Amino acid sequence: MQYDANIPIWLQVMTMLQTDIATGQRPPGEKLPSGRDLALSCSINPNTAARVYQELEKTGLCVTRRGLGTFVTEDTARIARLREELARQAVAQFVKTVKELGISPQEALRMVTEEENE
Amino acid sequence: MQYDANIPIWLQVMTMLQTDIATGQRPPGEKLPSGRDLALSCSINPNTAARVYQELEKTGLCVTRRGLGTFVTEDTARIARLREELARQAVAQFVKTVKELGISPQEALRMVTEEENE
DNA sequence: CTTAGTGTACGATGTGCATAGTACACCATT
DNA sequence: AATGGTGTACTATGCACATCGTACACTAAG
Repeated sequence: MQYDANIPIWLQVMTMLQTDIATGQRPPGEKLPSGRDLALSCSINPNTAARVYQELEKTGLCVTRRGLGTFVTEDTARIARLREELARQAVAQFVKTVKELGISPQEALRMVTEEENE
Repeated sequence: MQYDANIPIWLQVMTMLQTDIATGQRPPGEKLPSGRDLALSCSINPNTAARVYQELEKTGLCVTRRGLGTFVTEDTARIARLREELARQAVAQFVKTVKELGISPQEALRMVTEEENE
């Protein structure tokens, strides 16, 4: 695991977990790695790992129980909302860039189809 | 102009100029704003503005002449390469996210088409 | 030559990120 | 009660970002 030096590590790890939760790879209620374990597996400092869980809890994606650990929220509606949000963001960002670059919709779709078939 | 607190300002301003250069909104050879002017118009510090031009020069997108100013490169091939690069990045990022979220290609294209027609 | 505008180069300060280390509080298991 | 795993809190350090302020070097135009 290597990190983009221009983005805070806690954000990059948080995004990873977010995706896992949105896709169901980490199902509702599942126990997440302890802060210390996450730190080890991601090669980051325990304090940074703690930050990740704090931020995830702020957005309602996980619940932390002192002495027990951190768990994926059981609020499936919240997770569904996250998934839609991520999809919308991806689409919006893509369309914005394509428009800025003056690429025609047809050309953009062709490029996407090409990339998907690799 | 407001900035994402999680990304260095110089990078955000640099990306803006990059896009302008790639799209031809700032044509080859055109004089860019002086460091002090850029700082004013972007509400940033002159030192940060200088950093923007230094990074742009590193990537060969502009040329700086002491006492004269900073200019968009006249290397049109370099600019064309940049444009392709940005497009490829956008496509790759979009496809990656869509795949991660388990969205079908058909659905993804539908969302893009919808977004484009707004 | 003088002036104004330009890029360049410092030092100093405040903030946030990331790290290291330590200590404490809570919970389940034994 | 004792232990191990957990989250939490705090101090300290080093670094990059971003700001402010100042000074200097170069160029073009008057």
